[in-house]
Parts: sequence; C-alpha cells; structure tokens
Amino acid sequence: MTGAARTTTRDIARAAVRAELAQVAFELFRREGFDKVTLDDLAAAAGVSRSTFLRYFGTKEDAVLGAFEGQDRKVADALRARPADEDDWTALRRALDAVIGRYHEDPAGALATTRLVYDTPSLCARHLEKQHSWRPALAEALADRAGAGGPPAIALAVRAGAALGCLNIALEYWTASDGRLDLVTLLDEAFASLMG
Amino acid sequence: MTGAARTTTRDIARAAVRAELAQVAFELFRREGFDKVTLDDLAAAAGVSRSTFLRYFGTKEDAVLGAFEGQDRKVADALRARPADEDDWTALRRALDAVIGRYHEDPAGALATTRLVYDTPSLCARHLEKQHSWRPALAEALADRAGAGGPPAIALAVRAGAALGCLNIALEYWTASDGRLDLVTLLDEAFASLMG
DNA sequence: ACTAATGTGACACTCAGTTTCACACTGACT
DNA sequence: AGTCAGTGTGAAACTGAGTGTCACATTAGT
Repeated sequence: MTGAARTTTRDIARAAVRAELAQVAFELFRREGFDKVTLDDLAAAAGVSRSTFLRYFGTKEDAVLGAFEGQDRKVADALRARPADEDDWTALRRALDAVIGRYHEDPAGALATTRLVYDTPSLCARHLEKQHSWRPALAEALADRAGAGGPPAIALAVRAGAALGCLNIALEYWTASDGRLDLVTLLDEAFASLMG
Repeated sequence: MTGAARTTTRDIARAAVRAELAQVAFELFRREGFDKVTLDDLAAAAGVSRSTFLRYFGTKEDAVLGAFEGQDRKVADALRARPADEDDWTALRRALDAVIGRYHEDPAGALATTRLVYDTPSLCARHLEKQHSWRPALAEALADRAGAGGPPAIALAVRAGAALGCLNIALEYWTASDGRLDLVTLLDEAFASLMG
C-alpha cells in the first residue's frame, strides 16, 4: 500500500516544474493576452509538449488560477482559530487577513495577477466558480465555532458570502487604484458598510 | 436610416423562434444532461442547423441562461422606484421582489432551471459571471437614489453585493427544499442575518 | 416586379480538452 | 547484472465548441 499521501522527492520536483510552467505561462499571458496564447504556444515556450502542460494544469485557466489554490482552506482554518466568543463579523474580518498577506508581500505580482484575472472573461468566470466553493467552507467553519445552538445555517452562509463579497470589492478597488489605496483600510471600510 | 431600435414583425418572429429553441434545448438538457448534449443534437432536435442555433444563442450555456436575461435591469429599475428616504437594505430587499415573482408564477419550471444551472459546472460558472455584472448595476441605482453626498461608492457596492448574495443563498435553500420552503421567508431571513 | 436586406444552411477552420499508445527513465527485488 | 513495475513524457487521433465565409432563399420596401 503506497497510496498514502507522503511527500516524496518526486512530488517536490513536480511542484517545481509546475511553478516554472505557471511562471512562463503567466508572462506569456500578460505579454500577449490570455486568449491570444494557445496551448501550443505555452508548450513551446515552456519547452514541453502540449500533453505535459495539460497534465500539470487541467485547463489553460488553471495555469493562472493555481496561484489561488488552497486559500479557501487557509481562511477557513484562520476562522476556526479565532476565539469562540468573538462575533462572526469580527472573526470573518480577521480570518481574511490570512489571505491579504499575499498582497502585501508581493504587491506588483498580485496586482498583475488580479488584473489579468479581472479583465479576461474566461479567467474571471473560472475564478468566480472556484470562489463559489469558498462560501460553504467558511460557513462550515463558522458553524464549528458556534457549536450547536448557534445561528441557523442560512445565516452563517449569508455572513460568509457577505465577507467574501467584501474581500472581492476591496480587491477590486485596490486594483483600480493601482495598489495605491491601502487594502486593509478598504477591507475595513467594506465590512463597515455592511452595518447600518 | 432603418437602424433605430423599432420592434418589427421580424423581431417578434425571432423572439418566438428563440423561445422555441430554448424550450427544446432545455428539455434535452434535462433529459440527457447538459454535457451529453452536443450542438448537433440541439440543432437536430430543434430542426435547424447548427449555425442557426449558434446565431440565436452565442453559446450552449446561453440557451439556458437566456431565461435570466434582463433581470439585472428589472431589479435596478425597481430599486430606483423605491422611495428616496428608505434605507438601502429595505430598498434592496423590496427591489428583489421584482425577481422572485418568477419563482412564484412557475415554481416547477424555476426549480428545474435552477437545479440544472446549479449542478452543471459550466452553467454555474457562466451564471456567476453574468450575475457579477448585476452588482455594479445595483450599486449605481443605489447611488442614484442617494444622490450626491450619500455613502461612498464602495459602501454601495458592498451592500448591492450582499443583497445579491442573500438572493442566491435564499434560492439555494429554496432549491434544496424542493420548493417547499417559502422563498420570501428565506430571503427575509437572509437579509436579517446581515444585521447583528 | 425589382432590389436590398436579412435569415438560413453548408462547410472549412481553429483551438481546448480527452484518450490512447509507445517509449524512456527510475527504483526495487532477486 | 537483469528483469520488472511504476511513472513521466511525447505523439497522434479524436470530439466538440465556437468563428468566419459563402451561396442561396425569403422577405420587406419602393
């Protein structure tokens, strides 16, 4: 039974190749535009075959959106780590800090990625689709925090969804300002707009 | 100059054909599953050529999602029609009544459509993408209501987004309950969860 | 009745994504 | 050392969505 999820040397090499491919793809997309670049172009630029490229990323979009992978779990974990007596809104707001860290570490890269995603319809669509699954994950984390006897499930879903909406809108404004506005401030403002 | 947007006899015929094609497509999708049905199947079933089908609906998805077309404008108009002194949340909640009317008129059909969209990934993605453009439209309507000196744009965007989130979640729970739960109640509950 | 605009079908084409097969490499076991 | 299974890669054929072009028919306007 070798099926256990052990991290082997091979996995590390795989991850490195994957990162390299994503990098090459991203630069090509930025230079030529996502839609103008074909899978053949990508494969040629990366020095692999079309087959190989598609084995690393099931779709062209995933070569870009892989950057966002695992963020849902990160936020959900951060949410579960918040003190149990904290109200949902504060906990959600704090949990989102786990995600916006990225944007402070590499603002230029994050800005470029966000731009590419926002103004490429197919990327935007896929991104929304993936984010759609974040909401149930956050709602579940909220339920874990609240334990039995907390608010009904629909309330938790609404709050999780609203928090994610705040994140998206804050990112939108941040991107529109070329990263000049402060993301933390924007996110706080967004959350504040939900009240009253 | 015949370019003016006059409704001609042709337009009426076109709309009828469009509705007919959508109907045929919908039944085929429900019976066989969206992904199993090819454009050729659709064309054959509808008795037109593949070209013609694609002229009526730019994509396979649009044959289903055309049912939702114009809802954004309907909600935005309803929003603008609300009294100016009403608070944003109440106005948004009331404006959404313009949309859920459909679900009361033909619950079975609405349920079937919603189901099909929700559990077909490509349809779900396109739907989310289209709904994405509703938010700015609603935010603009809120801005019109508030006039100058109202809340900042980001606040209106957040509220519009949250309201749409409520709609989606209410619809989700309604669908999950096979239409047995009351949609209006669900929507009220959703809005209530935003407060406190 | 003539003409111009428009709807339709046929066809060729590009590209994404799937599947299949063959080949090369690596690591383990004898 | 030599076989053997597992795995990554490349080549190729295939399906299906969507685009573009062209010819033909129908219909509206004069």
